[in-house]
Amino acid sequence: MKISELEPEKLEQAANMLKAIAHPMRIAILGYLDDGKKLTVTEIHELLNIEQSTTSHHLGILKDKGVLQSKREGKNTYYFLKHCSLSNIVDCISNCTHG
Amino acid sequence: MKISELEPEKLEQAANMLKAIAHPMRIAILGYLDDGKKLTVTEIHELLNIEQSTTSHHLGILKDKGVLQSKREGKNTYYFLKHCSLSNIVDCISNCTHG
DNA sequence: CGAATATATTTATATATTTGCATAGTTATT
DNA sequence: AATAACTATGCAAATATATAAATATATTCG
Repeated sequence: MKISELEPEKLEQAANMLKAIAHPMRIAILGYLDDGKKLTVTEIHELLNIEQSTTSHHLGILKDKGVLQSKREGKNTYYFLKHCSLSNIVDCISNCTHG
Repeated sequence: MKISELEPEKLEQAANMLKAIAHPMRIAILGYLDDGKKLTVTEIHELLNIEQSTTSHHLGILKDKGVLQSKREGKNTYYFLKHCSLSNIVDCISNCTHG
């Protein structure tokens, strides 16, 4: 019962991170960002076939909630996982999904 | 990149499971239900100090999305994890949380 | 500087979630 | 059958989230 030191702030932050992840497109984004991979906004928007602004929006949410980090290099902004272990969440949920 | 066979249905279901978990009270509930523990609605509503009906709502959401299972025994309904590995998600998110 | 490329923000509308209260359904006991 | 204990459901108001379109900001290069 690790998290259940039940400090409300920690629960709140954990919920916010999970809420950030809990979206089909954002799960797909995390799927592409395993193994320390770094991708640009354009690469992601082309991979997912969604609008650039929508992609940026999703990435912004993931970054804001501490799931992703970004690093600008010239015109591009590369996004990548803040904690590698976050891939486990996608793996785990994927295993628990019967599809 | 396990989940990114990117079948939309699977992404959708994964998102729904995560969305179910992504709430402070529901994370706390999962925190109490590690190690195959089974708790009743009343036990949970007393542990969390929230309304009985609110508790039942949260449990219903978790059950509906495939995170929990329930089993009635007399007057009580016991709730417990459907897949033990789901505790990993709470552990993981808890580790990634600086608090 | 001006044009082109890449990314971010804003805005508005539609949709979904949370919560408590009241109520109703279930089961055990007397 | 009546009561008590436990759980579930329907409703409504407040709040939060999603989506797309338009616009704005940054960076590079000629």
